[in-house]
Amino acid sequence: MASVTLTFPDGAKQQVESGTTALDVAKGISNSLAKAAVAATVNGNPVDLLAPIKQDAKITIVTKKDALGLAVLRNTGAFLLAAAVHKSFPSYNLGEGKAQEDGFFYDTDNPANGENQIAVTDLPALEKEMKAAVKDDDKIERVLMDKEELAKHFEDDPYKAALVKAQAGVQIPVHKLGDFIDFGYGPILPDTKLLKHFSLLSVAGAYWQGKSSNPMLQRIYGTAFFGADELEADAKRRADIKERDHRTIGRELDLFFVDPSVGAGLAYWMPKGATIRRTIERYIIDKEIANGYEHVYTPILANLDLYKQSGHWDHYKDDMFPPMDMGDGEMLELRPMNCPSHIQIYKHHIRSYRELPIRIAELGMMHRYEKSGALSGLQRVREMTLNDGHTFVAPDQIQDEFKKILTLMMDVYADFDINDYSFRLSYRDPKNTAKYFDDDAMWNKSQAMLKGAMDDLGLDYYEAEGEAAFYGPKLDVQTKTALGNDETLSTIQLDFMMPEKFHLTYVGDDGEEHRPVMIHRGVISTMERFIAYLTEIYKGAFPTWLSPIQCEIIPVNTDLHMDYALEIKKRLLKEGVRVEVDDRNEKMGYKIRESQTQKIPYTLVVGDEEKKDSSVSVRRYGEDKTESQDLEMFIDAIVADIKNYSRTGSAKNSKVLSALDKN
RNA sequence: GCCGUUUUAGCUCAGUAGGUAGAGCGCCACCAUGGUAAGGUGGAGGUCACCGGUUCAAAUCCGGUAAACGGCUCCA
Repeated sequence: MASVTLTFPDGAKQQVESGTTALDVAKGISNSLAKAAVAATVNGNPVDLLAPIKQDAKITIVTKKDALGLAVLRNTGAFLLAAAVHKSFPSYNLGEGKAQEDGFFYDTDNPANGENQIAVTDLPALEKEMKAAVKDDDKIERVLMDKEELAKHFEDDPYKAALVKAQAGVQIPVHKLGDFIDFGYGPILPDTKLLKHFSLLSVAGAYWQGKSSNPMLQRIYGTAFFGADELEADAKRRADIKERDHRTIGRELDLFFVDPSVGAGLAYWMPKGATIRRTIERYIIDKEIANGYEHVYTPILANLDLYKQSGHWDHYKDDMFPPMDMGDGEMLELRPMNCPSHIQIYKHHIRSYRELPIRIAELGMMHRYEKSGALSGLQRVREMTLNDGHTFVAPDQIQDEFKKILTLMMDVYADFDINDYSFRLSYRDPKNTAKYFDDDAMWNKSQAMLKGAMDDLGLDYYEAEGEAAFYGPKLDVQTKTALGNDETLSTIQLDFMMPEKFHLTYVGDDGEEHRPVMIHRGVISTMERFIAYLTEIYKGAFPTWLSPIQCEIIPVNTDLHMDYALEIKKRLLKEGVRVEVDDRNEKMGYKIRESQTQKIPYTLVVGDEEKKDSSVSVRRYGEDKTESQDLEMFIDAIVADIKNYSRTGSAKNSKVLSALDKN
């Protein structure tokens, strides 16, 4: 037999017989490594432990501790799930399944028309089936099958048949468990016994191969870990997510609601939610004005022609409210976006190069007819108010303006203590250019420009094709919601198209007309989405400046201490503090409990002692201890707290801000 | 929009061999005047999402509609 040379991560080399498996190699190194091994990478490609190695290669043994190790475990989970479905529902078709970020999934379909699909109620039985295999430590074989033979095996399953067809090569590695055969995962464990700690979580629809024109399969979700404690921690994390959900907190704290009988996706802001929103609106307007923006108000209704000219109608017709036919030939449209409005503001005067950059901003209300299935609390609504701004610059000002906008964003993030985000450069999809404004040179130039600006600043980012706006590429700042979904918090978009479409000009120093460039930017997204996001990151415990009620005063005795409580209230109101006195005829403990469950930052208890020496007994939200403080000192402290926004200092010292500083 | 599940009091939820509804919290009243997370008693509050069908009789069975939830697709 021929031999091959393996190179290990430390550079050491070893000659082995061709066809040796990674498991053999691991055994050759040490017993403990062989025990911990779950897969290998050969020349960087993940492979099964039992895959024969037939050429010289760099090899790494993947163990339980590696991130890839967890994926291997979860691939095995998906495989075992498929086997269980096959056993319990032999007539069902199977789609694809594999590990994903926080677990695994498998797609199934009952081909019988109108019959039941797999539902959550089936999960316990499937789980039991899987556990039986694990308990017996059933072995998963890896064998090579002829493509033809495999195609024959799956001839009754249209999805699997399509997957076989898509496979390259004549011999295809498949995994076998008893008479169940499947393929197309990454590496899978040879022994099922490692899959001790898993659970099946939910069932949901998913389009076959992610295309909405394809039939819909039932996707079963599950998760798996190597350790019981990790699985438990994961369950805890999922419970915590529910507690953070802005819809739950929104109801508990009486912030907002949606009344389906009045309209899905149309939010009502209750006084407390409105207070948070108003505080943020005032903040961002002041901040933008301080950064050179001019705030405007523009109509939420406009002649449909405006959106035809901008291209929005063409691209988003289906997601816009139908136009209102006014009967005299005029069609009015609820605006889905503010850019055309701000273009009107720009066009209203002849502009000189001396004015540039011109920065127009607005908290612009807009309406989008979001698909019913997409609506979700405040995160996805049909009427929203966007923190929108457009800056009009000369081409040579782009770089500088980009940096200014990024600096503004990071300043704002520091004030809200937002730390967990990443930068995404969103390019057009090179395989589907028809979706976009047709000008290859423009795309190449502007995408390179964005990337160049980020590189100059030395900032980390990732690139995503197909995420651009139809008119240009963008820098998106991505965050995660409590549920773990990606969400764009801020965005900077380069636009060479709209100025063209609307014939925007400015007069240069040469006296000639020139075309400006438009930069669309949003710092704190929509009021709806931003407040949903803040609710989740703060878990409803809003920092004092945002808290609807900042201070709750509880008199020990409603008769004896009410006058003192009211006196304190008056003092605090004078300082602009949102304060309330709980004058209900209830016991102290009851009121304190409510003040805590309502997450009010400061609770003051006042009785004989406090009244006597002009002090207050202060209890901060979430703390058990109380502190007696001089009234004047307390007022100074709460006022200072409010002035500090949400800053803890961590975001203020961010890498990004210091990079921006240096440049 | 698609697949699945769900919809009973303001909130969280009970309520199946079909016989016109319950609990806790909250709300209101009275009693208790209390020192750091729920004091006591009583009361009000529901066309059981909506529309239609089966039945002597429907919260309960069937069909449709709407909305919410979990995803998928989409997200200017």
